[in-house]
Amino acid sequence: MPQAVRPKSDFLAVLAERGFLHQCSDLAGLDAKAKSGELVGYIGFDCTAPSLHVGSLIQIMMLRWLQKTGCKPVALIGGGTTRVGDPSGKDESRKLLSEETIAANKAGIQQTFAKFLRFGAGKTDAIMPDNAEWLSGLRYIDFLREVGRHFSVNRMLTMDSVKLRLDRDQELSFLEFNYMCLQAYDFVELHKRHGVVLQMGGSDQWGNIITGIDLGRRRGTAQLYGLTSPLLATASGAKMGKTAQGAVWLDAKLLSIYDYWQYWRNVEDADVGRFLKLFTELPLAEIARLDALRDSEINEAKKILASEATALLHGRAAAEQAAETARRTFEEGALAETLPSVNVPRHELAAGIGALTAFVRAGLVGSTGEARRQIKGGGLKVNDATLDNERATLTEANLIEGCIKLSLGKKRHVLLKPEG
RNA sequence: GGGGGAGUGUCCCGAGCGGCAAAGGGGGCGGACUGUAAAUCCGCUGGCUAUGCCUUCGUAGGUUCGAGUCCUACCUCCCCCA
Repeated sequence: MPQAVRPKSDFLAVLAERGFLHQCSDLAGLDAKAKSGELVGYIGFDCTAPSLHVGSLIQIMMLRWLQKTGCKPVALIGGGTTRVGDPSGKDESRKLLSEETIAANKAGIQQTFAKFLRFGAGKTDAIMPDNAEWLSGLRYIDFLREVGRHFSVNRMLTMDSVKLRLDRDQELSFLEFNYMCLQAYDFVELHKRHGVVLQMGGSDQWGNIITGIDLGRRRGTAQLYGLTSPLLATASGAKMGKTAQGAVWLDAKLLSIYDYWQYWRNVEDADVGRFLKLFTELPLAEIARLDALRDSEINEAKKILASEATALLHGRAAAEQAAETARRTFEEGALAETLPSVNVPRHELAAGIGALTAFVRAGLVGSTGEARRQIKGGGLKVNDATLDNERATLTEANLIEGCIKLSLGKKRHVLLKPEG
């Protein structure tokens, strides 16, 4: 992106040097606004899942920096827009979610924001409105006359979110077609209610954001600004946030803190520097030093990345415990009692549990069939000994220090602990 | 409204003379090599109380010893004409 001079405001300076900036509707104008200390910016999050995942982390970090540089962040919960579904960047329509699901998802997502932002009533305290507040009560004809007349269908058809679907002959329902109108309306409404003048988002949100700025101009509100972050992919091109086990959730109930730490520990070499800048708050000089490490030395940088990123989400103590668990497990080959664990009733263990069943229970494999296959491939271990007999039974005799260590491959470990 | 085409292994794409648990990719998982990396090579990639049983090819029926494959109706989508 064009960037002749270094931004004068702390906010944009940080975003620029840490790699958050992709596009901006008016960099100079926004810079002046941020410099004045009156900047209120928002990012919208739909409640399509019970928790946010790593893919949203870059957005959350932008809000965090906004607050840290003296501005006011608004985390908009899309309780209303989730009922419509954003077609941006998606090949197919999403399944419609029920009201109950949306409400439950919303509750889960709200908890995550509390870890990154300071909420309250102060000038730079974060707030978390829900667009259902103003979208649910909209009346169709009124909305069309007051807002709809400002939208040009000609223009909407040229938006990537719409155009890509049409070009590929993929269905785009009228419901989804309206999404950008609602998002645009959100922007203007947030300006009215909370003085928001900036909307941020991933690069796939550019069209929706611009539409909002446009609507603001046509309706005579103050100048609005848009800013997007680059679409994040790993160095080898995969989308961030998905692994075979599923998404990398930010909620510890869905992904253990240890597994979260491991996710960052296992990033590709080529991503380390970029991720340190985006997902930690270490000084840039320190990051430059870490990024310069090569070969096996870069593992030190990965550990720091893992601990710093985990600390931001789950706290310093939990991050250090995850680091220690990993150190004992990988570097000493010792049994770390703090590995993720699954409980089994003591009487079941006394009677003997089939090894296949045990691995399924531990969640390491999806079925006994898969367990059998992994055994053939030498992928399962019990207490670090490769399991070669699918009829093996686990009993209390297998307990070491009160638990049984089950492993899939070299990296995934779960402790089976007797209870009761 | 008329004509033509398509829906395949619940991750995706895609072959499939009536004997099919169904070719081939991609992705993913495991093994080897490494540094808990990348690249490369190899194996696996429906379920189960497992030398057998059960469930899968848009839905519901039918023909057949046997149907993803043939017939009928229906659903969904795409293209052309009006």
